[in-house]
Amino acid sequence: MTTRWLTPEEQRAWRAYMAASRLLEDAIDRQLQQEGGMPHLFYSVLAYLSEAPDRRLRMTDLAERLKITRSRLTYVVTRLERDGLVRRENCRWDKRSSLAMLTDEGVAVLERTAPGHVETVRSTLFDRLTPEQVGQLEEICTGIARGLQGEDDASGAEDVPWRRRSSCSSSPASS
Amino acid sequence: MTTRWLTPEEQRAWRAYMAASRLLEDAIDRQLQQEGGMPHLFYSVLAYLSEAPDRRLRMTDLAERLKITRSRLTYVVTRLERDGLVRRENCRWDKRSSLAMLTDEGVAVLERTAPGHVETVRSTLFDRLTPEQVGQLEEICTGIARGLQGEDDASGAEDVPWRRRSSCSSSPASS
DNA sequence: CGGGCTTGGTTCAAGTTTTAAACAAACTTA
DNA sequence: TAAGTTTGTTTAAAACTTGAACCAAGCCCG
Repeated sequence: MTTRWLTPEEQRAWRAYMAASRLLEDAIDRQLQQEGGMPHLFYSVLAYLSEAPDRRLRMTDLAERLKITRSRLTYVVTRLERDGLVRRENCRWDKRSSLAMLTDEGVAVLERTAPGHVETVRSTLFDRLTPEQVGQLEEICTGIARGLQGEDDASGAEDVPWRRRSSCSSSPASS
Repeated sequence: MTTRWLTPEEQRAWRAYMAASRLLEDAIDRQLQQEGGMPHLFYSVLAYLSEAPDRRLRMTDLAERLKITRSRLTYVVTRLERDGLVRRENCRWDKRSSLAMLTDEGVAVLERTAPGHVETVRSTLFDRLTPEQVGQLEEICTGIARGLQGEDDASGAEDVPWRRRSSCSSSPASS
């Protein structure tokens, strides 16, 4: 089959996207590194944990939310643990699992860092978007994400008789 | 001043964006790595060079387009040069500058790799977007990029008496 | 029950990137 | 020409990422 090249509009959108995403990630990383001493990914871990019931999450669940491999997460959590922002705990129900838990110090760091981070996200992103655009962005991105998520198990999803094992956390976290 | 936290809509959009951008970049990197033996950034260098007049570009100009530091670019180009896909040349007009030039082999690799790459961009991104959404995405991203670009020199731009030195390339490349 | 498969998580080693600071050479400009 | 800029590279140290290999625990089923 002959290649379906990008149309000029798509080409422009793609270029714009690449530029924006790189610049955005750079800006956010720089800010977080300066004021929080950590890269964006680390911050995200703290943020997700802070929202979880009991401030703890299974490694696998956390990795899934962050869209990173478990191996990568192990590295990150080890580093955060070294700094005392996170602690590992064993799961009582499933002895294979380990839970990452946000420590008090982690909470403190997060609370100290969050305002600056949010301000950056605001000034670089949302301050330049109309409310409609915010909606558009969400819709576009959820579509993309859904497409890329399912891909893995979408093909044979029907064969699988179960939905999802219950996590160790007391209640299911959204998103 | 008290922090302007994200609204629920913004929160959702931001989360969706982070997920989508990570998944997208992963998918593209994986494809390019498998079928082209190089990461996305390397491919981008080849792509930009291929569009440039005479298939060559000043390092600084290239770095600017890619939104990366010159240092980073030096690394990338060195690697590409080692593989014979790119060659460095001296600029006749400005002896400080060096030009990165796409070799014939680079062209060949690009032509061999491009279809698969484009197909991936299509299937992961554009196939899931309506034409309106493509336009929306472009608009959103150019806005973000412009905001983050200008930031550097925007503050004191009026003080600067010059606009931009002419590049060594014979004609100005778009974007 | 007891293999055999799956899942959760870590370890390990090897590479790859990235960063930042320091330089030298080439321009510019006053 | 001297001071200041811009270009591009070098360098060394960190930081990160990957993938394969592993182990332990849980699950499934005859």
